[in-house]
Amino acid sequence: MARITKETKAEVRKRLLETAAREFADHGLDGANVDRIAVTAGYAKGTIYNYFKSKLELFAEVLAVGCDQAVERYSSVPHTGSVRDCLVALAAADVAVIQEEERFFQVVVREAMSFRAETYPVIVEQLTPYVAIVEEVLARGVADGEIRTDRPTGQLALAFVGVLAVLYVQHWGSGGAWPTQEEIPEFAVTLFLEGAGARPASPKPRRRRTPTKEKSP
Amino acid sequence: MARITKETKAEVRKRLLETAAREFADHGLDGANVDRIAVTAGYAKGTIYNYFKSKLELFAEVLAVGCDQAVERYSSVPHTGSVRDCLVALAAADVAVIQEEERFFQVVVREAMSFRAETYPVIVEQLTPYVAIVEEVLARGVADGEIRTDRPTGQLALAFVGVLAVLYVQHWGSGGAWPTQEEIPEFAVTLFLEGAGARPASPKPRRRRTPTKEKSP
Amino acid sequence: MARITKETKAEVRKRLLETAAREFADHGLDGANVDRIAVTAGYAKGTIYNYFKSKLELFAEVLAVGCDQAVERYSSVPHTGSVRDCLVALAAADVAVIQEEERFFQVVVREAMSFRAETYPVIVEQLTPYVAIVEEVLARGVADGEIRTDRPTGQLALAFVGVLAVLYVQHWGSGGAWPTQEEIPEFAVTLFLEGAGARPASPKPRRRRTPTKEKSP
Amino acid sequence: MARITKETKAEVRKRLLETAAREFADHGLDGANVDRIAVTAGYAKGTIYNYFKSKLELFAEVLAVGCDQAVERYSSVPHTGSVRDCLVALAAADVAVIQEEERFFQVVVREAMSFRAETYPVIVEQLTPYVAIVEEVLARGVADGEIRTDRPTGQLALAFVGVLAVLYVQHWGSGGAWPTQEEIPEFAVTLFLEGAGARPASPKPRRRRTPTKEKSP
DNA sequence: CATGAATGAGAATTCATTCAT
DNA sequence: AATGAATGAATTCTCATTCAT
Repeated sequence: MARITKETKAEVRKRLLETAAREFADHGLDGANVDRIAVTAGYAKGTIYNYFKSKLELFAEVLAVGCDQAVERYSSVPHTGSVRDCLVALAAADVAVIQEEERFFQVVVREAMSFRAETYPVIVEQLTPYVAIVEEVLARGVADGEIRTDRPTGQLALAFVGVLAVLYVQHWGSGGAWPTQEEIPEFAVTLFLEGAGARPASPKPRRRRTPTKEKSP
Repeated sequence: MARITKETKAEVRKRLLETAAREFADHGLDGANVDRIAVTAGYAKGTIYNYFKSKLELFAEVLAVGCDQAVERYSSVPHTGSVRDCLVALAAADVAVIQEEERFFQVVVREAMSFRAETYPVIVEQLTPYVAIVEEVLARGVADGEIRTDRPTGQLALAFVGVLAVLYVQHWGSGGAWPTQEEIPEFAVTLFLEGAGARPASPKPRRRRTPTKEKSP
Repeated sequence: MARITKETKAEVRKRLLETAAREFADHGLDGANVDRIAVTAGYAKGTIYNYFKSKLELFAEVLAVGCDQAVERYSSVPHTGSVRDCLVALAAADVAVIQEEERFFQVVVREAMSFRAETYPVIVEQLTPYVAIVEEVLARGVADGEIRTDRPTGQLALAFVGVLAVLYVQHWGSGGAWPTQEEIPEFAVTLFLEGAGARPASPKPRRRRTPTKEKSP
Repeated sequence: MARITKETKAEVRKRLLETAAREFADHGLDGANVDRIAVTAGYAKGTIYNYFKSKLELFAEVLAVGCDQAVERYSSVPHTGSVRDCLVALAAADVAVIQEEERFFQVVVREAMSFRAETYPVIVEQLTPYVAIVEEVLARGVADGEIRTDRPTGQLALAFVGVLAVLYVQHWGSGGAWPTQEEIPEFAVTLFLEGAGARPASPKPRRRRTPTKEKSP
């Protein structure tokens, strides 16, 4: 078995990571069963330890892979157009990524909330790039007068990610009933930008105004 | 003898619940140790099983108690004044409750995100009263023209609770740095009602309009 | 099962210790199997952990029990008569103790030689009482002129214990052929006191001087 | 090609044995890790199994090599002079050998004491040459009247080796404090030849009598 | 020969739960 | 009701050994 190496090994690793992602998604970090991962992936118990030092490291790797994919997607989102459009595009990219590995991201969110010394820093580290991209967009929005200026963009970026997360949670928690995955980007951005308050009299209360128009108050 | 026994029994139960709350808070649902709970409460391991059928039931009971307290607080919040004021008051009550048993509520949030067949329904059931109260307030807001009408109040209520949750998570995750507990109610309501978007030109864009004024569009 | 306690528990503990002694004797510290100990003793795997925190602690307890017995025997040896007689008596007590739990003491010797940070101190601590008793006897011998004075009694005591150990090892290693257990005390003392050298011409160079005689120089 | 391969093979073997010696010395037979040996030696795990059938066989080979070296040293010790001088020389050679591979010999001693069916015979076999040389010297001593005749030289030879071993053990166990390596040969021989007893009045009780002198009883 | 991935039998330990007293 | 000893399933991780390449 020795000399095929490299490609094969990478494949096995990938398969283990995928299986692990599913296992973590289904059972959480603690509940995941290392043996089950190996066997499900079609290998023997011990094999997993040829690839990952421990369950926690495996989890971290799974997380890293997921986040890398997400960042890639995020980065390919066009940063032009109005802030609203950008945010919707980012949220849509987010939804697309998460849709692919829904259960896995449930675990990410869940573990993020555990605030455990072992996992929290890992997760935060992996999430940083997202927030940075969002913040960038918001900063542009501030310059354009589309974003309120009485709060630091860093806080607002976190808030946006948080709103997205909340909607996912409600999506998951409702068994997908509401909000549906398709609704999430629009609703998140609307909620984030406009809030739930009734708009004071204005011609087109919600929805898309062209960027140019917006610029001139 | 009967009555004394009855009272004693209630007391033991209460003590067990309190100790269990702390244990769950410190170690999570899975990590909690039944033996430790019993011993810390001053009883033997077996005693717990005279009061609760299983660890999960114990958790559910603990949760129920916590939620009852919260509902009580919520209910005592005056429902008069502007919707904004009501929401701030509710959020403040929330903060107050959570502050008392912060660690425990972290666990609740975490477990809520697990979406486990065993725990999720339990938690949702316990949270329902909150959401109902929020929805009630929002419904009044709709009637008063303070709340947007293009979304069902049920959804908005969930969104509000979600925004609150997000801010808690960020509060916990940042080690209390931002937002601080004091900031949470105001910030949550502002974000919820107004969003992050720059307000289109309007006389008093944010804050505090009297209900009467708002009624006339 | 609860209230019988005390006596029963002590009995169970004793049974576990005995079984463990045999297991350690048969397989050494590393080779010993905790499960096997429990099952052999007639209990389930987990039971052992109700009595001992870990395998190592179990080992230490077994050792302690063995050493206590030995010290008891030692202490009951009469400290009167010539040093030679005392040493023979001590060695004979030693043989008697070790005979009872031969295999276990083999393990003690073996583990002592591992010089492992976890085990060595434990063993040394348990062996100290023996050496102290031997040293006491030798100190008396020095006073009586029976023991050479150019070496500290502490060193000589260790040497005596060592010689005994060597003879055991040879006894065990030879499958009991030589020296036999009966021979060990005499041979050890002879070797220890006189060495292997031919005695320089002297009336009755070795053996058996009456204490009274010796006292008068 | 054949010859080169042959030499190479011998070299690889040697390297593996050396690395293994260190590993066994550091971790004992059970604790030694085959993988670590291979990798440290610069080979892959499987390679070891091209040279040795099993970990145990590897251990036996390592042991054999160590003993061969020792025997070589022993054999080069001059067998002339008084028995005492010879023994001191042998013991010194022993110390020198052991000093080089201290940890390894600790393992030999330790495993010798395990009396395991798999290892004990191997070790005894390897030690035989030493004992034979010692016995030879003692036999000469008997002829010269330097050694007591009431014990078979075989037993005395074993006793001598044993005394040496004991002193090593005490040396190791004391962290080198006492006896120091330099002291061991003299002390071992003194203890072995004279014992701990006070010498009955005699001109030069211990130390260094010229061989000629001794010959005349 | 060398390689090193795969294997899978163990091993120690934890802990919720049961139940006799 | 309280107890706490007994249970045994479950889990993570180790590592000697095999064998296809």
